[in-house]
Amino acid sequence: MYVEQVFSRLKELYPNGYFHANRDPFYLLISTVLSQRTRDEVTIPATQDLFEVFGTVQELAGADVDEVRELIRNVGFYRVKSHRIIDISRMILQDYGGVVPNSIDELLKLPGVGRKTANCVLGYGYEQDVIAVDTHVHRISNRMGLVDTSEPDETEKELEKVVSKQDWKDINGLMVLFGQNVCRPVSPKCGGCIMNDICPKII
DNA sequence: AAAACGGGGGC
DNA sequence: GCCCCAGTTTT
Repeated sequence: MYVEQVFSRLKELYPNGYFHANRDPFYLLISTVLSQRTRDEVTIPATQDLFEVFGTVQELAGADVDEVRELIRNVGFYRVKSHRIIDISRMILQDYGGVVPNSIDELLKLPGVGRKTANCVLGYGYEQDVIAVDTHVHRISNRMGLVDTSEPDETEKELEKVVSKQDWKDINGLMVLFGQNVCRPVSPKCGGCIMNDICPKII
């Protein structure tokens, strides 16, 4: 009951969920890698700039590292990421016929791709029932008492037990928005929060 | 289990 | 100037 209320209210608060303009698996994969440990105000324009120059697997696979590095210069960890997204593109081109793989095991073989990034691609790009756990999902799930875990991987498994499957792929987008705007890491805006009457308010 | 990677934005 | 951020890899 509690969990149903939480997601009912999140969906009411963010009826469009997280807005992904482009759900192409390759675009999602690269943009999600770029977004790691980087705010979206920085990531979104950088991703747009990148794809205006190198918009396909083939083009990014053959791209010059220095040119890619310049295009994503504002993104956190841009030096290592510029190499990784080119290597990812080359692997997809050579090992997967230019098509982003649609299984967790294959995605995890790509450099710079962990469970969070892989599950974002599988959920948003391939419509699979998976839960992408980032710092927002991990923090909010524990703060609100949906789970009691110390590691993101545990959170993923525990959420699978508690949340109805149809909501799995939307958990990340909803909690990211909620985590950025209300249930922030530090000084959450509990006053006026729509969860006020049901949240254990551990903070 | 902890360190390292890292520039940008908020305060 | 200090702290934090849509994680993953390496030690």
